[in-house]
Amino acid sequence: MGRAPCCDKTSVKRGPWSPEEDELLRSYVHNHGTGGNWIALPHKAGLNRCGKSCRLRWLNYLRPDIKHGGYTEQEDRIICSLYNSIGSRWSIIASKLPGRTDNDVKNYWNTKLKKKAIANMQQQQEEYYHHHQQHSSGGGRGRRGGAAAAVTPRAAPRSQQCASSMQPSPASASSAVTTASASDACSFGAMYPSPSTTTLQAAAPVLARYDGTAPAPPLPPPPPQQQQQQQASALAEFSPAPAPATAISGTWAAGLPLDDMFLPELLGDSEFPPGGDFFGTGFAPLLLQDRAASASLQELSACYFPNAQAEMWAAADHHVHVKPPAGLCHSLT
DNA sequence: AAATTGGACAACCGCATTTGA
DNA sequence: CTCAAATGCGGTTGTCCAATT
Repeated sequence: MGRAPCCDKTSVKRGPWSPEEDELLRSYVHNHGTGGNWIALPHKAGLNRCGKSCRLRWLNYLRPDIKHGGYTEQEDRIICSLYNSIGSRWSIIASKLPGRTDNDVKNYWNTKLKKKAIANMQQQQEEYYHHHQQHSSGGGRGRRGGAAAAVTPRAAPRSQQCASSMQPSPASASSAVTTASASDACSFGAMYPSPSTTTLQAAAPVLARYDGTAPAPPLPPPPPQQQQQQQASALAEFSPAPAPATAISGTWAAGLPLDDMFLPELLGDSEFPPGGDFFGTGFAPLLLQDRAASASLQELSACYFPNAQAEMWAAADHHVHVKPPAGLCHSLT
């Protein structure tokens, strides 16, 4: 038994809205507000529409502060970067773009930006191949050499397998909010092999602090030396820059503000290549680091960062009318 | 000129979550 | 605490229109 429909679909009008209906809804909301009850609104406003339809029409089209089209380069970068970080959480992404709606951003991504980003990734791959060919001729260099051999042009880099950065973060897959779609060609599990157990074990304590699933202070007891070394190795490979020694003690992971990780590129910081690498520090450095473990850590970071990001956004951004994404933030806590 | 194709976007659908009685 | 209703969200579909064949 499915749940009862919100309205009698046979008795309400469906399909495109007429200008008259728009005006009725607009004037009603202008005079009375939504009243917090979309189900009752159509009747009061004299509209023969489903309440959900009215809500959608208002939120996506009639609201006075809506912008349509004309996405800027900066907005493109924000969308790509956020999609890379949190996946298809369109409402969250849209909340970072004043005047944009989740539906608008979603449509824009699906019709334009995704292709643009894929093309960008393919260009990066070519650069990667070029770079790899230049360096692989110099002979093996231990583990690096071995990892590089595994990433041959025939065995395409992960980025190509799903235009990597187009890959919604697994947070969406693990989130209780998300309904995984079988048609999602970029399903994380399908596209990426799971991180190795060793990598998971080594990185878990650090990443857990990002996620908030483990308390930051007080710091956990120092791990055994071997585990410390594994964490150091993992973090060093995860971070584009060599991780400072303090990272291993916990201050790096627990104390690093989100802004340091993410907002600079969100805000178009000069570090972020304008119009170039869509994904800032997220992928380009990794493409040039043929280390298998870094890819695993990247997967993990993609899985864990979103929670930290979402919570920090919710806490920091008082202008956004978006509640902390409960499923995202709490499903792992 | 007609048919086809593909892009863009509005709207719908179904499910998860939240809310309140 | 429970349950039904309301709301929010993301995926998908439908429709319009311009470009191409």
